[in-house]
Amino acid sequence: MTKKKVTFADIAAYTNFSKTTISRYFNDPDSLTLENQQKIAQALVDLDYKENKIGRILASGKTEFVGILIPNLYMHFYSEMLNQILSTYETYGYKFLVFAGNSKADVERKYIKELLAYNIEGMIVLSPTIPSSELAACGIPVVGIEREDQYICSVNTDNYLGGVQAASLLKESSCGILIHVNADLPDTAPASGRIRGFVDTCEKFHLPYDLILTDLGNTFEENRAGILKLLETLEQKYPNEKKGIFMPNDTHTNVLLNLLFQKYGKLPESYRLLGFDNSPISREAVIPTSTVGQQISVIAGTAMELLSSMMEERKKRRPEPLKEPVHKIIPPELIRRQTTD
Amino acid sequence: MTKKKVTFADIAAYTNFSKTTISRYFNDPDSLTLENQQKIAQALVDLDYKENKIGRILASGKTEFVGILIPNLYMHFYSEMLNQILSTYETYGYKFLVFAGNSKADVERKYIKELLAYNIEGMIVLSPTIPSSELAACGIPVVGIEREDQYICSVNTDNYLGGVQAASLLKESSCGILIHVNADLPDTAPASGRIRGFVDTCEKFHLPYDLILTDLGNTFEENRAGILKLLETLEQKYPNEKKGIFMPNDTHTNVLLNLLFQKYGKLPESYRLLGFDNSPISREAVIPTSTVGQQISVIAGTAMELLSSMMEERKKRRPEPLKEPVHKIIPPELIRRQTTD
DNA sequence: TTGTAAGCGTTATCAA
DNA sequence: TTGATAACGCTTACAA
Repeated sequence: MTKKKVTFADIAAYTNFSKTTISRYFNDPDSLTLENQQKIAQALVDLDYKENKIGRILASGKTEFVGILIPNLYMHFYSEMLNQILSTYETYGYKFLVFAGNSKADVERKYIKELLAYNIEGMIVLSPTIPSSELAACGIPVVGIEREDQYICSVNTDNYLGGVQAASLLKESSCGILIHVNADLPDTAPASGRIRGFVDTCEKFHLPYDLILTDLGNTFEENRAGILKLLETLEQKYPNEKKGIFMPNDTHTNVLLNLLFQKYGKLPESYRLLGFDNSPISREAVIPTSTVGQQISVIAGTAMELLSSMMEERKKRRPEPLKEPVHKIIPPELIRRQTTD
Repeated sequence: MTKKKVTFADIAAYTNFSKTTISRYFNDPDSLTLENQQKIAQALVDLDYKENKIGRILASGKTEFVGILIPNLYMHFYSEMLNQILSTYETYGYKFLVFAGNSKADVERKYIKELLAYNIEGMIVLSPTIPSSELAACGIPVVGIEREDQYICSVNTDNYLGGVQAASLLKESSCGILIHVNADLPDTAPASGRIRGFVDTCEKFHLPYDLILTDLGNTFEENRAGILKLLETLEQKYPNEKKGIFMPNDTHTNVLLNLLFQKYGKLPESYRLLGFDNSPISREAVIPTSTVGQQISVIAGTAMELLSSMMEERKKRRPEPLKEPVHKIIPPELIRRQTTD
């Protein structure tokens, strides 16, 4: 039934080599004669040997584990990011231990402790909960994505440029008033750069603008209610202007678009809409919506490249860790569809 | 800099206990005197001990790892399922090693091999690629979700009931012709039950129906083109009937809805639509769409409950493995929104 | 209640 | 090119 597992000792006995030689067969085969390589290869088949990495980890200290801390998977940005991170296995060979954080600091601390207990070699953190100072103190390489990153390496979208692109496109669409809706983000949040880029561009070109920093709620229903109220406000405030609205993300943009459709049966000429993320909803909306797209696969690839280089450096005899955290910036991609000109 | 890690040996030396006693402090603290527990607790703080589970795994053989093989994360069903599976960590304590399969059999076999090399205790497989006979031969508990499951335990939505519910709702909406669009699924795919449930119900009530088994393509553009063609066909074939269309999923339902909106500016009375999954797009569509919802969190919870019981059974001195694979069925939830009466 | 000693399956260090 | 032996950090009999 539960036949014992075959180990190096069994192979050694079977082939009359030592365990060391068997180990070498796996780690540096060319140091064996071709003949002996074949002998061992045959023994592996005969005995049906199955690799066991736990012993190797214990002896070598290399787990090839990377921990991932992600807020949730129901937001497309996160699930697609995880998708892209996981797919780097083909390139780097690191395995991923994934925790979907629930945004409570003490729970996430417990997750991190658990990850460290498994000797993960590095960590990718998308969750904003734990301050980067604390993450940096874990003693392993950490890369943050779209979160506060003062004391850790990070990869972020060039949010400032995103704001610039948004304002520029709405300007091109000859809107009379440019409106940016967003949450009132702290300056440390990368996404706050969008607000600055948008405002700076409006001021540079002397475009009338309105910055609406408000919390649109956490559930779909709250979002809808908040955006409906927002729409009413805008109609009152700017009855005759062509309104160019840069929403905080594609989901919110879609809600607004649907409200306009319900009211007018179409997107009126007096409204131009622009979202953020290039998530599927922007394509699947009743009218495909323009959006400032995050290059998720580039971000994920860059994050793993950065993390991998740090992890490899650490394995060297005389590692030279980075003096300062590295922050990589990935440009967004402006995607023009049917809600702008 | 890289100060050596503190081990049981260090704590033992520091406290003048043996390593065994330290081990016992963690695994069976009550077997120590309260005084000695406190001594050790203090030493842990003094030395800043960090748990290392690799040694424990090697010695005990228990990794508390569960492997997950999932086709992708861009489909909401999968990402939400992963989300729900990950969240069972709080209940069962198992850690998850996740591979997003790319649907190539040899690549997925490599993933499985890698997972087994880490001594995972069990596996949850959502990917349809590897036949269940092969999965069953891995020698560890396996639970499949919405895939062929002849030789492994599984948890699936009651697809047959879903088909029944769909036909019944379209009947209630007094449609003249009931149409079900789906891929031409093999009988072994759980989703094929929907087709049978739909057809059986139509025949039971002598409702005119049309079963359209066709491949709508793999990209959004292909989907759109396929559904546009489908729509033209239906308009020709049933110009005067009220058409009740049960689509294979919410994404496709949304595409159809948008095409109708573009043509008629609204959902005409002569069309009733019904999707499958209850994914976010069904709520976020220009008109919230009715759908047969899968209870993802229930499925995930049931799968882990089943897997956990099998894994625990295996750790017993005299394990009694299941004689036959267990197949759990989770009822779908009919969600009536604005695209049906 | 505590300790001794032998593993668990590899890799690393020497030595041959 | 190969082997003997000692780690790696913990658990688990068995003894005391």
